[in-house]
Order: sequence, then C-alpha cells, then structure tokens
Amino acid sequence: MPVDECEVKKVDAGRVAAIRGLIDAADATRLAELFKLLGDPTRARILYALLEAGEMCVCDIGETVEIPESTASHALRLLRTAGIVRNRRDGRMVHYSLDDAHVRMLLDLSLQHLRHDQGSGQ
Amino acid sequence: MPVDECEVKKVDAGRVAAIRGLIDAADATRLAELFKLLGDPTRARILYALLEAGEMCVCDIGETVEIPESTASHALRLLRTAGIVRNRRDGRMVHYSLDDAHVRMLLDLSLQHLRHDQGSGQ
DNA sequence: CCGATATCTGTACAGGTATGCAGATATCTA
DNA sequence: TAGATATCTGCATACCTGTACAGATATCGG
Repeated sequence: MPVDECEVKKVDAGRVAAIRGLIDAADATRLAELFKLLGDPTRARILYALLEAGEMCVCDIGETVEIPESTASHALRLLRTAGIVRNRRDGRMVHYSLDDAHVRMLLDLSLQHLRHDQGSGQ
Repeated sequence: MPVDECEVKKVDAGRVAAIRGLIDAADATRLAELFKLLGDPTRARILYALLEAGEMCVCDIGETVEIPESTASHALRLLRTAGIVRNRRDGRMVHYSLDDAHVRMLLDLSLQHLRHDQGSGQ
C-alpha cells in the first residue's frame, strides 16, 4: 500500500488537521448553544422587541409577542440563564432587557441581513 | 392610568403596539430560521471550518468535523438551500465555501463573544 | 462500457424542546 | 391579614430535527 498509513484517500490531511485545531468541538458547541437560543421564533421576537424597547415587563412582552405570559416566562428564563437578558425587579413586576453587547450586535447584524438581501450573498 | 377599552391591565399598551409594528412575526421567524441553522453543533463546526479554510470538499469536511460524509452532505444541503454556503463542482468532488457576508460577520462576532472580551460597547 | 471514487438521497429512529394549563410563589394595597 | 396582581414553575404532549445506514447518482480513468 502506498504512502498513507492504512486506509483513506484524504484529499488534504494536513489542512484537515490544522483546521480541526482552530475550533474544537467544545467551542463550536458553545457557539451553537448561543445561536440555538436565537433560533426560536418566540425568543427571537422577544429579543428584537427588547432591542427596540430597551426594557419591558413580562406582561408587555407577552402582549407584544402574542403569547401567554407563562410561555414568555419560560423563554425569558432560558435567555436569562444564558446571560442574554437581565431582569430587574420593580415591585411585583419584572423588567427584562438585553444584557450582552455581542448579542445586541448579532441582532443588529441579522436585521441588516434581513433588510438587505435575503436570498443571495455576494 | 387611562382606562383601557375593555379587558386587560396593560402597563403600556401604546408601547406594545409600537414595538409590535417594528418587527412582525414573519420577519422574526425568518431571522430565527437563520440562527437555527447556526444553532447546531455539527453545522456550526462546518461553518467555522469553512470560515478558516475558505473552501473544503465534502470528504475533508466530514473528516474535520468527524462525522460520516452523508451527515455532512445533509447538513451542507440545508446550509446551501439557505444561501449560507455555496458549492463548486470540480470533477467528482464538490467544494463548499461560505456564501454570505453577513453570516461571515455573525460567525466572526460570535467568536469574539466566545473569547470573552466582553465589556466593550454598552 | 466498466470499476472506482465522491457525493447525494430515502428512510427510520431517538432525543430534544417549545408550548400552555394549572397551581405555586412573591409582592402590593387596603 | 386578606385579596388582587405579576411572575414563576411542574408537568404532559405534540412536534421537530439531527443522525447514519443503505442504496442511488454522478464523474473520472482506461
């Protein structure tokens, strides 16, 4: 058998190894978790609403996104646990707002993506 | 508090209506679909690999991400359908690369987020 | 045309998860 | 303290989706 150790016909084994080292699976998984949180229509609507409004109570969020408040609460908990939003208690109301500069930039960037062109890149 | 038309105890009905008009549900859903595609560890690893490598064939992608090539092919199809990656046929091999400037920026931004230089911006 | 290589597709299964109702908890007002 | 308001949590369910095996398709070398 030729040059390779045993089996495969790798096109560019060196590059494969190099790229593999740049982003390990754990990092990619963490990044995916972040995007996954933004990848739900309900949570996305909540986040874009907060991006515009700055701060909203659960009840107004539910009204804005047109979902029951319990659903909003569930969604907000996930976002808060991930450090994407923060909450501020004011009496019996809890106000939520974005709490991550990078996420805010991601949301802005994605809005540009939406408003610019949707189908074809350049 | 001004009296509402009928039912609820809305805290700020005007703001709710205003925010609701800024991003409608359809837009948010489309944005969520984009993030959802980035929100899978396998697809994320593929995208970050392409971000670094520029262009890779399916076989090297599978090797880099350590998945069967059929899994890579499935993932790449979703990404291609969404306009996130493009493919270039070269003989019996197909080379994939990123095909969306905004997505490339999203990936870069998320890498910054990962590297945790948070605190800039507001 | 034939065999080999590279990629794609059909399909089935497993695991995850978004959702909302009902009830629990916290806070305010009187 | 009692009652009302705002939010949270437990749970059940239905839906979605990532995965990979096996086979189909496309392309190349000769």
